Amino acid sequence: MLVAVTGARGTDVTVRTRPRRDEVRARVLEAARGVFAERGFAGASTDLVAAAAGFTKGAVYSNFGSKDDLFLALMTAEGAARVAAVEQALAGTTDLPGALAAVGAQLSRPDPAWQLLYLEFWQRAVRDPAVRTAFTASRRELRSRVAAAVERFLAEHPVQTGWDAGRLTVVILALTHGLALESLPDPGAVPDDVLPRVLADLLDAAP
Amino acid sequence: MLVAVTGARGTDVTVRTRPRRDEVRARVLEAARGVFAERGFAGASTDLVAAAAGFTKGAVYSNFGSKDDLFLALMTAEGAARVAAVEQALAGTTDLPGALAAVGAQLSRPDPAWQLLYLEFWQRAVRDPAVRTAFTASRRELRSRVAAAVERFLAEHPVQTGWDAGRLTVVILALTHGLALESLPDPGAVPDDVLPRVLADLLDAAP
DNA sequence: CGTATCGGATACGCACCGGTATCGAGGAGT
DNA sequence: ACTCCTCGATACCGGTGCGTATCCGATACG
Repeated sequence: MLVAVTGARGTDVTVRTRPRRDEVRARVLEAARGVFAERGFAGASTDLVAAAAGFTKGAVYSNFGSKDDLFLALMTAEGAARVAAVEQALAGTTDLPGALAAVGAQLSRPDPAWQLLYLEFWQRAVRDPAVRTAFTASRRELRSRVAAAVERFLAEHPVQTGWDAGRLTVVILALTHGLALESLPDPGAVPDDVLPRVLADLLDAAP
Repeated sequence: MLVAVTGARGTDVTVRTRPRRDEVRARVLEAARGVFAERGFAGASTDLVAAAAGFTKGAVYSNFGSKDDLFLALMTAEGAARVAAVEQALAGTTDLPGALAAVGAQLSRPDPAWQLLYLEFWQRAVRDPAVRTAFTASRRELRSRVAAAVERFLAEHPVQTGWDAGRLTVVILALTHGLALESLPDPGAVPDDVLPRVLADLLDAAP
């Protein structure tokens, strides 16, 4: 935070004692991610979020209109990140079961904190109509993207299955979440071959 | 709340102006159920719970040591109620798919408020070790009871399936929760033939 | 009928939180 | 170099929440 270096000339490298605005916003969002996940929305204070980001409340209210605003911004950011992650996971696979498993892994594995966060989003979506619209919109986009990819797979590599892309997507999404919910507070409750076996059964079954 | 009737004699029927202690406790628990589901643990106040039960905070703290105590008591009570409900649903069916569907329906359909409550339990279980032990214990009991019933079904009515009772139980539990999570904030996101079709596929598939 | 006890009501202390008004340091433009 | 303006820091306010000390009416008992 100290030391100013006068660049050689022209548009030099200005070392700023004060972080750029975008950077402050990003750091606050990142901190909010952790604090909301750890304490829940009501249990987290803006003071705590600010402190975790290395600022004070003033910085938060300078970048976000309210606590709800901050929450909403965090939710949309996380939603976009999720969509991107899933999209990338899908790009790396060529077979349908692999793709579904990749989606599942991407949605549940990477980060326990994210499960907490997601449920926080979910709860507020159920309780608050304003949050709900944003939540369902992001959720629908995720579903439709995955469904489109599944559709492609089904067209390219015909599998013996009575499932359409939409339903298959819903099942994999729901199952992934459900399994994560079961295993997170009680690791070992879910044998790790469950998900692939269900997928195998779904894709081999006749209509 | 009024009128005292002196019974005929001996151990008579004493009509009390003040509700019995057990009744107060039950009413507070019932009120806590609704308030916690509606507002979340942190968002619910003991004053609000007490008011919803028709009492004041004094009654709550006279029957429960703390807000956490109240929450724990509610969680164990709800857990027991769930186990009982599932057990009863299982008793009414004779075929395996029907049994699994009954369990699923029992866990997801009856009461949206319960989904909120359950996730509240879950979150606190992940965050608080003390809550976690109680939560996982109750959860394991539910799983083992369902698994035992499934085991019975598998023995009595042999089905063509590569699934054992334990895994099948985990799948049905997880899928049920996951589907409820998907559909509650966005009704219509889940076609209602999804659950039975998955079950059909699981029970027809060969190992 | 008198008395001890139980238990919910009331009032309060203390802490915390969301949001705002204000301040002042540091960057940008001239 | 001087000035304006941006934006995070600080101090503060109103409101609320948990937990507790105390009160008092009702109940049980002798």
